[in-house]
Amino acid sequence: MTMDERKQKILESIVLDYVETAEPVGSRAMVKKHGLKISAATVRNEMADLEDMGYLEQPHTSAGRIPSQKGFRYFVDCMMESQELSEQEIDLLYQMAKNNVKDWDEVISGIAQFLSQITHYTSFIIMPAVHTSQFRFLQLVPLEKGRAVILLVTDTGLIMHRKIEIPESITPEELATIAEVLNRTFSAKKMGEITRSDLQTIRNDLNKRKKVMEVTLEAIDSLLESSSGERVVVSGLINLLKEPEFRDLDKLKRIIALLEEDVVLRSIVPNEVSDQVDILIGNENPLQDMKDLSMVFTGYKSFGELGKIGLIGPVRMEYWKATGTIEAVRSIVQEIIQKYY
Amino acid sequence: MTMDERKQKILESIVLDYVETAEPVGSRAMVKKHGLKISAATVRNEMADLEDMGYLEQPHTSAGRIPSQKGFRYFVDCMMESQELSEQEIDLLYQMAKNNVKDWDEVISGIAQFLSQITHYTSFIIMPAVHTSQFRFLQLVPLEKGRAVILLVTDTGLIMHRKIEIPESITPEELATIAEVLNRTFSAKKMGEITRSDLQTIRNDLNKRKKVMEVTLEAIDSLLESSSGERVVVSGLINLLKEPEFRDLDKLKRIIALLEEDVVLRSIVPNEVSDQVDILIGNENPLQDMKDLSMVFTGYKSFGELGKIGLIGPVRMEYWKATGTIEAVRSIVQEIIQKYY
DNA sequence: GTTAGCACTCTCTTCTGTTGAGTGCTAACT
DNA sequence: AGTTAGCACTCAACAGAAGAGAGTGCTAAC
Repeated sequence: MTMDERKQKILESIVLDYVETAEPVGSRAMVKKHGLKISAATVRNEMADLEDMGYLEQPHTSAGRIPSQKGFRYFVDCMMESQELSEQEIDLLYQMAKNNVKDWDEVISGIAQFLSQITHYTSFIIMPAVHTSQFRFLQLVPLEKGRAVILLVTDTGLIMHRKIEIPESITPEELATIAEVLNRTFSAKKMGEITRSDLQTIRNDLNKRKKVMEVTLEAIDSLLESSSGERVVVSGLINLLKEPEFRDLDKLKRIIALLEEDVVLRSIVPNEVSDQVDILIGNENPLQDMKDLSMVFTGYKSFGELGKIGLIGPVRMEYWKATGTIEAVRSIVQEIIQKYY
Repeated sequence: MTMDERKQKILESIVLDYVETAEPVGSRAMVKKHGLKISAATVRNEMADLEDMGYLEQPHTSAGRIPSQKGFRYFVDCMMESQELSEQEIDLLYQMAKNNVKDWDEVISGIAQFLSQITHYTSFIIMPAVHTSQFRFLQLVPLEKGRAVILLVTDTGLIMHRKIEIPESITPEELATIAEVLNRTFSAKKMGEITRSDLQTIRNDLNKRKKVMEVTLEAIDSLLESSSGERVVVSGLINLLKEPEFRDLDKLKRIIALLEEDVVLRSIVPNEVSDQVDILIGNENPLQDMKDLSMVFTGYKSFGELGKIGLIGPVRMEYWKATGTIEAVRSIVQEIIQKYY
């Protein structure tokens, strides 16, 4: 049995119908709706073939057919064309993204919201950790007496700051000296390689300006630690509730629990992501609880690290819309990073 | 008809039972469970009285009684004692909060998670905007050629930074001069009062170092703008799904839509919040869609502004636990702000 | 290879009867 | 006068039965 053009056409019609209605598609209704030139009986025969081949399945004997996950996979791989965003949507995205360039966190959550609003699916963005970037530069800026700010810059351009307390007697010049000593010591070390034992060594070596050193090292320590955290943003959970496949409260509960846990979401998305848009359908997901969900996602580069942007929806998903949207968002995110960070 | 001690005791028993089971409480079952010294018939009479007084209601004629919202209000006001966190819980909170002092955003989301995990309700934290704090200090730190960081400090101690591009020919000394000029100009102005027209004026006045000025003012402009945004964090939405009163998907959808929209949540919580723990029960909420929800919340001071921390759950809520937890969290948040920011 | 006809299957909805928890009322009791 | 036992009544929830409707698979004709 082979996949000829007519079978393809029928499979496509079923996928489109099912994505739209979430109901099994019957032969009769389908012929009518798509104005096919063949009779319902013929369609029934072809459907039986497609079922044998594994592309369709029947919820029960007397129902219509629905695409199997294999059927969706075939559709996605061989027949689907990614649908680009409309100009209006792109305009909206641009406007929104560039109006908020201020705070990276807000850009990201804005984009996540945009994604879920446009597609009506749940969106997620995983912002990468930065622990493998290289230390480049450190500056100590005096504030009022007894206070200073430590400013830490990595070679990927990430800037962090933190307030510290210092003895009141320290002069700005002394601060500068300390900063210089630290800069020479750390210079060109991988952030990830600056361990606490390094910090300990340095603590012991330098007795002069012990207090400032102490506080500064403490701050660096904590900044390094903090930089190792990935951030996860999820938006549009509500869209899941709308899908009829998640009427079952238990199923829904498990899924929302999954998506509320940053850790879980991080582990679900494959570590190696290209800048292609990838699709995971149902069971292709690593987690059993996600067998009714599909993911459409891609990677982006940020401060030399890999971030991930994606959509989560039912298997019965408008993949063509999802891939198009993700693609557009990826390139805009990339552009903003390039330009502003 | 007056509220005597026996009626109180009965009301209390009903509230406790109902909070636990979510089922209407019958006279017979109640007498048995609480080992009351009176008969079911007597309890029935008292219940009828309490219903007349508005503290109880009956879902239908042949069901038990449930506390009305007025009943809950009476319970909360007159009979309830706030239940303090256990030592373990406080330890956990301390440990968690202080391990993450690095990034304020992460502290906050950690605390939100703690809140929802401990109480099994949905928690929210509204971080205040900072646009009315006073400008105190500005510093320009040179990075590599052609780049600098602008460091902005407000008198409430808020520190912000931002990378800018500058002409390569600018020396560190010139940068310092520019910073000084700007510091003198802005000194002691309310951040909120530094309007764009101010910025425009200054732009025109100073022609020297036009380019740096330009870029710096741009950065300040954008930092000021960015500082006006409240941030909202919601955690533990999943806990809502667990409550039997939200089995109804439509109701649930509306509620989750509410809580996913930052704007809505911001508008729900009263603007004037004391450092007392406040409780809004069901209809006392401003929004119709929240008539089945209660909120327990309090305010905290951050950089001179008012933030809000709260819990959202069903009307049938363990208010005693909620108030205790919120109170504990409030004081820890306050402490961390005092100490580290 | 395609189509019409028809018996058959299975879910979904509606209806009906039954069960059981709980009430309100009355009359007796302390 | 307040408290209690007894009893008829109410109403939601559950289970089973019947009917409707959509869809299939198969057979025979085109």
